[in-house]
Amino acid sequence: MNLEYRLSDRKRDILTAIIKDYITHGEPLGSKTLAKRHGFTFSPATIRNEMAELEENGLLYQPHTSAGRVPSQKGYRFFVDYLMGAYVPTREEMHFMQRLQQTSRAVEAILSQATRVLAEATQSIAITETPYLRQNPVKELRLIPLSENSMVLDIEYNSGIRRQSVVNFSQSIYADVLGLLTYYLNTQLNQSSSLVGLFHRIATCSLEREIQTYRSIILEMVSEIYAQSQRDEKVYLNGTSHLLREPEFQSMEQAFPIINILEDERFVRRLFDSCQESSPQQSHNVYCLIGNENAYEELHNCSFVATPYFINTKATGMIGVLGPTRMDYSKVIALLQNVASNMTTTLGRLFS
Amino acid sequence: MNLEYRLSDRKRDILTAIIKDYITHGEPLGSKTLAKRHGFTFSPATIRNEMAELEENGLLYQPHTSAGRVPSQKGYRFFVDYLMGAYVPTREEMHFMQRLQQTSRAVEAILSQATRVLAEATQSIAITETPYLRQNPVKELRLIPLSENSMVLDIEYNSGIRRQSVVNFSQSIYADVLGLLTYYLNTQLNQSSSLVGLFHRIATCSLEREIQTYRSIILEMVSEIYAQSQRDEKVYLNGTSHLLREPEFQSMEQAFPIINILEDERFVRRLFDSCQESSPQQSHNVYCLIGNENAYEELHNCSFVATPYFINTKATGMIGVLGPTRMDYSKVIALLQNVASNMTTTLGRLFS
DNA sequence: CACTAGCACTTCAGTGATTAGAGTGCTAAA
DNA sequence: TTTAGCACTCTAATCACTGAAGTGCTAGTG
Repeated sequence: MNLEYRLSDRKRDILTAIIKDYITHGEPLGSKTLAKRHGFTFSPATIRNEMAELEENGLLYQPHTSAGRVPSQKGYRFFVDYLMGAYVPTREEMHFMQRLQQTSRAVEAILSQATRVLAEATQSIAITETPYLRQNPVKELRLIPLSENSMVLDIEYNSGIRRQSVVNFSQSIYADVLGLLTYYLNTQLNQSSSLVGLFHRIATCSLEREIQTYRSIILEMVSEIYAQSQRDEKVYLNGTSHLLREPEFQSMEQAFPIINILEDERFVRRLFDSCQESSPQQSHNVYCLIGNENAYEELHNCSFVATPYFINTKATGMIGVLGPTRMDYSKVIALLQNVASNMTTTLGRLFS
Repeated sequence: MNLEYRLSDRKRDILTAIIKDYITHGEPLGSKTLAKRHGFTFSPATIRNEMAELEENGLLYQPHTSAGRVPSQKGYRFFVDYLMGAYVPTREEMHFMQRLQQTSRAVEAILSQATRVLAEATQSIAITETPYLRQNPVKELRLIPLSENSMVLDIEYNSGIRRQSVVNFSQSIYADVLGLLTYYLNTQLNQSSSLVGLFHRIATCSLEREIQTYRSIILEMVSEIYAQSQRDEKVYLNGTSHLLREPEFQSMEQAFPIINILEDERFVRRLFDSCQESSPQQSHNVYCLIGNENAYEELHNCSFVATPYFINTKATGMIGVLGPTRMDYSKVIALLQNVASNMTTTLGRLFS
């Protein structure tokens, strides 16, 4: 039987009060304080009894006898799933987040700005990953001759993103051959849809007769395409200092592992990946890893909330917030969604 | 009269001993400890007298009466200028730093890898700035038609770096007009040498008659070039966690301002700028800001050592190390120079 | 029967007081 | 000029003590 139905209204009120107070004050809550602060119709003694039962259910715990109660990880999860209400951003917050729409026309600038805005608004760490280009479906690929042994490679993704790079060949090549290759690569792309797919296809399948002569050039080209898209994969991170202001990270022992692990970009990417493996929050596509629901020991008292952003209705990357487990979930989720949808709008306008 | 000539050999020995010991142990040095550790031919009492005089000269100070001596900022400066010897990297360090040469063919990858290697080798924060493209002299600019209202813009810098981007026009344009514009822009570039110069020229000077019709297109193009090069300006930073391991940054009060300020990329760029305003160390082009010689209150107990790296003998950007004032200067400088020269080699090979 | 007032008990965080250790400056002697 | 000796200083660590906040349990009340 689900806990949701087993808890009396009073228990839910008390649990909600404890979690909300703990989120804002960061200190264990005692029965007396709670009673005074919320003007409950029942006495501290009653609260004590209820709290004892909530603790039996695993929703609260005491750091030590004679301390107040603190929400457990399960408590936060219950709160996020059933108790917390929707947060409505204030006028100032809305206004602040609008800034995003005024930025320049470059994808990089938009992602970086979104990350900064989100970090500032939530007073936590914000992280954005660039579109995962290698798996993005490609719309068209163009090879434009530049000199006799170099060309411009122009890739246009379905999402509208477009990247160019110059490829140099070890041998000279005629324009009509480039035309042939362009046609060939585009048909191959249609069947493999993404660069990862194309890469595998070319590397494993045997080439058709008319193309075989150009095998080495094709390989050169494809590996250049692949390298190029890999080079563009990046992660924007902002707001580390906000996390360090929280009382739970005042000691280096707590703060160090986090700063340490966040220095590794590959790790951050994996955080997004692991996030997608969990099931998203019912509330609109938001993934929420509470405490050690994420796989990393170093982040066991952090939570990570993330959501995808889109370019022309195609999911391309994710943006998220990393904060203490004791974060204001409803607020963070609301602001995150707002920034993500702002991004989607701004990016969409860019590629329309 | 310069201090260098006023100090007796014995004083120099004692000062050197104190600074070296302090660098490795991080604790104030007393006369007795010093005598025991270095087997001096004179007694602790003599050391005490000498230390008192060194303190009068402002080279040492006591955190409090009854504590040992600690090098002052002036002390470090004297040490770096006159006392420290050259450091010879160990075989392991050399080997470790060789890794750099095995990286991929992308500038980004090389800079990022160099930063990581340097941070690891020095156990401090390493910072690298990308080439300051807007001020880099341009060798040639090519406009390659793509469709009737878009083109590929290909910029080749003197250093060998080359960047492409697609520019869309609001109106359609003929291939022969592009040819004319290519010619025009390249002659303008010859006279202004860098993109910053070109940008100013175009914006302020009146255009020649034959070109005037295309004024709006030229402006569009130039601002796109400018935006593109600005977009590529970046800073790589690695090794924050190393700094946090040092005893002087164990408390959040010390660590916070540093982490906070390093989050701002513009600040880091300015650090490189301010560094170049100081005069370089006699020893091969290394700039060294000790303690609050840098302009930032937040870094008053850090030092910053930096050196330029080159592509084909042209200075393009800088790489540096940020560590506690109590850093092993000779070692850091040696490793920094080594990594920088490795970069120069690797980058040179890339653009030969 | 559910609730609450009262009380004994627990734990932590902060406050002095005390002490050991490391270092200094000064003086007098070698 | 150098050094041994000594009185003095300051810090950091330890310990005992106290007050605040909180709990669980019991007995009484509507």
